[in-house]
Amino acid sequence: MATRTRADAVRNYERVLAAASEVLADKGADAGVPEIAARAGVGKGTVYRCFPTKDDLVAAVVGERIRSFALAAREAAERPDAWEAFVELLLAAAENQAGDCTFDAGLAHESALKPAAAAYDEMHAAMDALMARAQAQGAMREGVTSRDMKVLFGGMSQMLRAEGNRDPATWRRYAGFVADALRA
Amino acid sequence: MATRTRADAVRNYERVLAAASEVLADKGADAGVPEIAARAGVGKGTVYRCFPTKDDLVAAVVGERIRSFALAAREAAERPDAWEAFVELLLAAAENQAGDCTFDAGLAHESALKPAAAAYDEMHAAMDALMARAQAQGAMREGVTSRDMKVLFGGMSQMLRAEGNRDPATWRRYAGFVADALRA
Amino acid sequence: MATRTRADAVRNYERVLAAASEVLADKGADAGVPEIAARAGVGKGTVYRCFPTKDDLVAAVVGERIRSFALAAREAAERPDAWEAFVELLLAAAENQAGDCTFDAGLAHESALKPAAAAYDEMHAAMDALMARAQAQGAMREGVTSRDMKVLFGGMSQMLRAEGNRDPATWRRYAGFVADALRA
Amino acid sequence: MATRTRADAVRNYERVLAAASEVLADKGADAGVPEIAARAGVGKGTVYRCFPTKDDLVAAVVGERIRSFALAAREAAERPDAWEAFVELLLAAAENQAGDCTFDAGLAHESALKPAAAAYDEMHAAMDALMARAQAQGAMREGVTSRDMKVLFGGMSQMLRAEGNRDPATWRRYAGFVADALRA
DNA sequence: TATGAATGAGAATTCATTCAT
DNA sequence: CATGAATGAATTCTCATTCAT
Repeated sequence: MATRTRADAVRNYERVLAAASEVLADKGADAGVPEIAARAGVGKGTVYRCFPTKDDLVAAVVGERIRSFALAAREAAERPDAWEAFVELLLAAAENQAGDCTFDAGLAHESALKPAAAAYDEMHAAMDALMARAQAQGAMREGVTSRDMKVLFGGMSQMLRAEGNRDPATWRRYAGFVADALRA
Repeated sequence: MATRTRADAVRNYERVLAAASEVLADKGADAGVPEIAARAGVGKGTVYRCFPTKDDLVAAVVGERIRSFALAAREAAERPDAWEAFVELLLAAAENQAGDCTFDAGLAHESALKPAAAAYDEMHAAMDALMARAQAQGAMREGVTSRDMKVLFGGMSQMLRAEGNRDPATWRRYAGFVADALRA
Repeated sequence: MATRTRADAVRNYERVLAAASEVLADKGADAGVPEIAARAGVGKGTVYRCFPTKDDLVAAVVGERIRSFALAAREAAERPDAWEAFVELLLAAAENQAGDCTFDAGLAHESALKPAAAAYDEMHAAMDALMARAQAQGAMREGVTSRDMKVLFGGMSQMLRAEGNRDPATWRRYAGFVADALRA
Repeated sequence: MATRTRADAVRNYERVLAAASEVLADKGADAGVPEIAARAGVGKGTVYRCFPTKDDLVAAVVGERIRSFALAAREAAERPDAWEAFVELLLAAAENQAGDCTFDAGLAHESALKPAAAAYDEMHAAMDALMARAQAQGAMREGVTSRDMKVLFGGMSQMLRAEGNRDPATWRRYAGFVADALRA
């Protein structure tokens, strides 16, 4: 019985998370809890059972995105040509971000990012490893770190999204700018 | 006679504007009218007398910032070495923007930007003139426009602000990155 | 299961409606939502859960009154002596309206009447049928319609209410005047 | 000097009264003090100097209308054929009321009527005299008084106005109904 | 004294969060 | 446990009235 109950709980948790993921991607931080609950097909109460606070929910969604990016960064870090891997990572990220407001939601609920700190550090570590190799290979300028990436690339993402630009071509163009700024 | 009475009104108008400027810079668009009124030392009603709508208030504050930047851009456009002028403009802007959420407030109340459209266009025109000259002088890469600036620089600003980073040195560093991205 | 939960909701819905009914009857359209909520013993939010808008609430209350009168009119229309039925309908209405400002509230929120349009038309149809029969029977003057009733009787109601007159005897007296104005 | 000052004060008083008269006639009780002040070409403060309260202002306007009607009633009371005079008075009043919201404003600010009590009594006295004569002449039914007139005729006025009906023909039609109700 | 700027209570409405069912 | 009804603080904005100039 305990097992069965838990299975339900887990399923609900994931439904809520998935719904929140979609809704936050679509509408950003403006999305209300009721809408997420509706999309998940559960009551508001269930959302609050899974995530004590709206911030916690946002944190979970943002954390998932961060983890997914951290994974991509780790994979990139293993490729022989670090600069190429870096640029492709950038382009892929640009494509993913186009039309996805999750990041904005995360910024709007700043405090929401703290719980995702672990994934966050992981991502930065992978990125820094990749960037260090690109620098060692002489392709990336010295002195830049993953934190700079976050500011440059993340900022660009926000602006494009604020302008409602969802055309991947535009996103790639800007990813190119950022890459150029970091080239050796 | 009107003059005497007006002295107070003008002072209050400016108080309100200044208070709104500070509060919006501090908290962005989340700031409520009551807080602005309190900071200005006036009643809510006075704020609404000066600015019929919250949007109008935001527009006034954002418009002021835009006008001030447009002025700086026009001045920069007249200097002989366009690239140098461009970079210095960037650095100055970075210094001004550090820790100022006004821009975010403007984005949140998008409609608030319409009344400042003239200043906005002026700013872009001055920037484009400056950038065209820098390109003609061979210092800036071809194909970039003031709109690209907005995305790169504006985005960077938002990120730094979101992180609560108010250290001008950091801001200058990023302005340098942006400059590098646009160098020929 | 839904049933159990709903029991409360329905009770509150009815409480709100009843409270609004009383308050609007007492004070007319000046009544505020907070007062209605207080009288119902619920929070403001609950009122808005039941009725998305104040107009919707007013519409519901007014609509109920109209429906109830439409019903009485339909019943009257079936009695053999149309004139007698008409006069009694008038007297009954006078009794009901004494001291009830709901009608005024309806006029103040004109738009609130649209949702009750069906009941409204029904009421007029029933009244016109009744009046046509009274005219055919030679008891009512030709040329008057239910719309004339509204002006004469409705207006009289408003005046008496404005004067705070809640004595049913007085109301009956005026209903008599109106009847006399329409007698053949 | 005192004289001159007083002259100004009187002129302002009258301007304000005239402006209020127009504005209340147009918009009824919804009219705000600022609009009245603007129409009078004075500041709000002056309005409040002349009339300590909005209610007082409404009272003055309504009182004026009442006095004017009282005068007409007194004149009517002197005509030989009282019934004819009564009916003509009714028709004239109907014509005057078409499209004039002053009365509604008066009812909305009920308390505003108290200060006009004297004029009010005067009007009722004149009307009662007229009606008593019409009754003595056998043309008007016994038992009706000027107060009944107020309810029947005033109510009809309100209804027609609430419906936005400004066609004098309609007004005359209803005045006819009222007359018929009171005929012997 | 006239002016209109300032005031602030109050209205409608929204939404994250709690809790009875 | 899940549900969604209830809550009430907060937000934007209006307007009669007061008061400094």
